[in-house]
Amino acid sequence: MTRWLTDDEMRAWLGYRRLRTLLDLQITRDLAADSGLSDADYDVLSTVSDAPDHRMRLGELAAEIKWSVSRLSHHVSRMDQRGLVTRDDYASDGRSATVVLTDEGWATIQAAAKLHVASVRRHFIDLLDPTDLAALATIAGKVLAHLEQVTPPDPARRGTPRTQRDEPPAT
Amino acid sequence: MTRWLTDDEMRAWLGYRRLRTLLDLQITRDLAADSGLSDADYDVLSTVSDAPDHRMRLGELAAEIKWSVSRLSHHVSRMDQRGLVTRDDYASDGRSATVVLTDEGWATIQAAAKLHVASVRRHFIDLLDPTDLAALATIAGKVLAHLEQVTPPDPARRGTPRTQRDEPPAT
DNA sequence: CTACTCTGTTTGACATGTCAAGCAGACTGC
DNA sequence: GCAGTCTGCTTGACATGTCAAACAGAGTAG
Repeated sequence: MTRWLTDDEMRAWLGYRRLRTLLDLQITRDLAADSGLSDADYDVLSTVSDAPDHRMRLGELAAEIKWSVSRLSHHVSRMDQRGLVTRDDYASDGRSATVVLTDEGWATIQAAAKLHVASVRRHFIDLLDPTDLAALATIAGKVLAHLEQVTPPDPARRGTPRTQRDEPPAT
Repeated sequence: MTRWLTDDEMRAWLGYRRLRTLLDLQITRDLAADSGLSDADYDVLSTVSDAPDHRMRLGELAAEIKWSVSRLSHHVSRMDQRGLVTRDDYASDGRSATVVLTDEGWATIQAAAKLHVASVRRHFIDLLDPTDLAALATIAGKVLAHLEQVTPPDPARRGTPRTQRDEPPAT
């Protein structure tokens, strides 16, 4: 009774899987070699650097990059040690913590970003023509429209078993 | 002098990133809830189950799924504890180890596969039309053709700093 | 105010991944 | 054969991620 994938579907799925695996490996490698940053570091730095004042509340940041708050807290501690970010209190709520880019963090992400775009172009974007890029955007749009409905269980319960089955209430 | 991404390129790239993040989260979640397996477990089990006799040499398996031999060795030990696979000697070479599916491992992957396809359909394949699937396969093809040249540095030196710059000798 | 509950974060114990070192079986030239 | 080297794998120490428990400030009812 299982609907297995057809050949075309399989090609698309395996292609995606393989792409994901190899592209990530390569980009991670470049990032480490070029800037001494891990993907995790890059995600944090680039996201915070986009925020006003280069500061963002910990919980917000975690939600944005889809990490558990706990993971982020640990990682921020390590990045703090390395001098890339600092923790700061959040004026209007004594519980809340804010992650702030240090000057070094800002300098680091600026330098890293240049090399990172180059890497992304080299291994991905520049290999595709405008049609491909448009198709990719379309695909992502369709899938994300679905996932963004399905995915967001209570953020506090990240990682809970059997999160939620989907299929909108349906007929 | 950096060529930043144009709006269209950015849409495609960010779309891919987001897709990757959310889709992986969702599929990992389903897999854990449905079958009690991690992505890592699934990769190992499904790959070995495709091999003749449900057995594969450790090094081969690692190369196939792009893991370091060390990571695989550790993980196989854990799966062994859980009764999903076993290690066996490889007759013609005393150094070599073979990973073999146990009956339980085989039963597990068979059951898991059904639910996994369903999950993949639900969150990905069934959301796309044939045009999308074809486009995706094309994109993957182009990028993989490039990456498969660039990527494979000496397998022994997995994780070495500054692996290899690419750009085929050019001009 | 004070007890309750709720919420944002931290922490510690444990699972998983990485890196470099260690080991034992193959191969090679002599 | 057998020293030297290579190869395939394992191991241990350390980095990173996960989960549940612990905290401390905020919000609420009496």
